[in-house]
Amino acid sequence: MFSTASNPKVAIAAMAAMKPQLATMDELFSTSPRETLEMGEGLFWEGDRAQHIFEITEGVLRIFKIIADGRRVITGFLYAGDMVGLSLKNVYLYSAEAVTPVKVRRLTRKAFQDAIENSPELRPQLFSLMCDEMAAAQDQMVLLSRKSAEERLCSFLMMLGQRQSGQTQMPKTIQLAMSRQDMADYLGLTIETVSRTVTKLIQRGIITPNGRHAFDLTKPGKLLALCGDGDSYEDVGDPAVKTRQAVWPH
Amino acid sequence: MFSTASNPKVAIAAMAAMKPQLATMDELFSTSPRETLEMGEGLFWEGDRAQHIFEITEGVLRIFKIIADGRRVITGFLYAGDMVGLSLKNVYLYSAEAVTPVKVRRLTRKAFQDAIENSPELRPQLFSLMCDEMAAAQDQMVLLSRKSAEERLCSFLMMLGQRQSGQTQMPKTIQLAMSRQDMADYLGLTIETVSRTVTKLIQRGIITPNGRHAFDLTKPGKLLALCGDGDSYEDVGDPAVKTRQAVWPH
DNA sequence: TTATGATGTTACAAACTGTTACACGATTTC
DNA sequence: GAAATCGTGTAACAGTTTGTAACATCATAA
Repeated sequence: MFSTASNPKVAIAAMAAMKPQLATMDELFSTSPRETLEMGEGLFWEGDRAQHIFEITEGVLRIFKIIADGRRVITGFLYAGDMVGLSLKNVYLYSAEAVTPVKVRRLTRKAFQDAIENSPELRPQLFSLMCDEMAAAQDQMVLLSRKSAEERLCSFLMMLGQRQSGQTQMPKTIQLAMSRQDMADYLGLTIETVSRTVTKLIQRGIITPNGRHAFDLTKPGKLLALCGDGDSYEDVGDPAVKTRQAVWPH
Repeated sequence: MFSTASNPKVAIAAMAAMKPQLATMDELFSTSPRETLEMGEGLFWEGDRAQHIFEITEGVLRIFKIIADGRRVITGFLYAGDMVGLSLKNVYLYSAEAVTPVKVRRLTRKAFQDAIENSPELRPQLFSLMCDEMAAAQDQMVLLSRKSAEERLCSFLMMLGQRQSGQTQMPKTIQLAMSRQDMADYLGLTIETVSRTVTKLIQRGIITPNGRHAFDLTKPGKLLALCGDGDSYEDVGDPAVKTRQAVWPH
C-alpha cells in the first residue's frame, strides 16, 4: 500500500499539499466562513451524525453529556484556537453549546481527514493536540476522583489563569466566562458547594471578587498550594527498585 | 516537505515499510522480545523519561497518578492488546504497574513514530485507538462526577464484562483481576464503600460471588439498569431547534 | 495443623456535600 | 416603572460517603 511517485494517489496527495502548503491547523480552516453562535446556543448534540470538525475562533464552548435523571457532566470548556468534533465514530459522543457568543469555522470530516493524511506537517500537530487533550482528561479524573471541593475550585481557577495568561505566569485577574452552574457541573459539585467554597476563599483573602464574573488573585501562591497536586514525584525515585509498590497510607 | 521518490527520506521509508509490510499495531511489536513483570512490579513511573511505547501481550496493568498526601487515582486498567506510554511529552505522565503477572513488548518512541509516519495503514488505527481512549476517559469523568457508589460499581462490572466478552453479549462470569483497593482507587471510592456496595448487590441477587475474584451475573439486565447512563439521547431530537438549552431540572 | 500477614467485611460515628428554602440584586418584560 | 425572571448567595437540615476500628477470611509458611 505504500509506494513512490509511480502511485498516482501519492502524487495527487503531494500536489494537493503543495498548493496551499498547509503548515498549521488554523490554515486548514482558513477557507471556511465564520459562523456565529449566540450565548447558550448548541453547536451539535450527543448522538447527532458527526459530519464536521469545528475550530473555535472566538468565545467559549462547553462540552457535556447528560445521563439518567438529567444529570449533566461538563467534560470540558473550549476556547479560541481549540477544535471540537474529533472522533472516529459516526455520531458525536457529547454535546457542545456556546457559553459566551461564539464564532466557529467548520470542515467536513472527510476534508479534515484528507488534509491530515496528506500533510506530514499537520499529523504531528494533531497527535500533539490529542495527547494534550488526553492529559487534561486524566488531570480531570484526578480532580473528580480524589480532590475536595476546595481543591477542585483552586485547580479550576489555576487552569483558567494559565489558559488566559498563555503559559506565562498567572495573571492578576481571572475571567469566568461560565455560570456557577457550569462550574458545578464541570467540577462534580453542586452550585451551592461552589458558592460556599468561593465565599471561603474570598474570606481567607486568597481571591477577591472583581465584578460577578472575575476574581483578582490576591495570594496566587496560596491558591497553587490548595490545588492538592503537590509532591507528585516526591517518592518516585530509583527505577531500579523493581518491585516497589506505590505507597498508600490508608 | 511532502514529496515523491526523488526525496531519499521517503524512498527509504517506503522500502522500510515494504519489508515487513506492517498492517497492524501488533505486527509493529512482533520483533521485540517479550518481557515479564511480576505481580505488583512497575513498568515505568510518572516523571520517568519516556523512551518507550509498550504493548501488553498478557495480563493486566494499572495506570495511576499519586497526588498530595499519597492519594492514588487509577486512571485505567489495560489488558492484552492495549498499548501504554503514548505521549508527546518527554516524561511519562502517569505510572504503570502490573496487577497480575504481565508480559509486554517494547519499542523506542522513535521507532514507533517512524513506523506510524511511514505507514498509511497504521495511522488510522492509531487515531482510532486514541479516540477510543478519549471516549473511555470521558465516560470515566461522567462516572466520577455524577454517579453514586452503586452506579459506579455496576458500570465497572459492565465494562469488565464487555471487555472479557469481546464486544459480544455479557459473559456469565466476570473475572476481577484487581484488588478492592484498586477498584476503589479507580472508582473514586474507599475500599469500605466498595465492599459495602458489593455486599448490597449480592444481597439483592444481582451478582453472586464466585470465588473471591469473580462474580456470576445473576441479573445482567438489572446490572445494566443500575449503571445510571440510561436515556442519554431521549430528548436529543431535532437539530433545527437551535437555541435549545440542555434541560437541567435542579 | 497452627501461625502469620494480607485482604476483605461489617458497624458506627463523623464529615463533607447535597437538599431545600429563602433573600438579594440585576436584567428583562409588559 | 413595576413585576417577573434569572443568576447568585446564605442558612438549616438531611443524606451519602467516609474514617475508624474491630472482626472475618484467605493464602502462605512454619
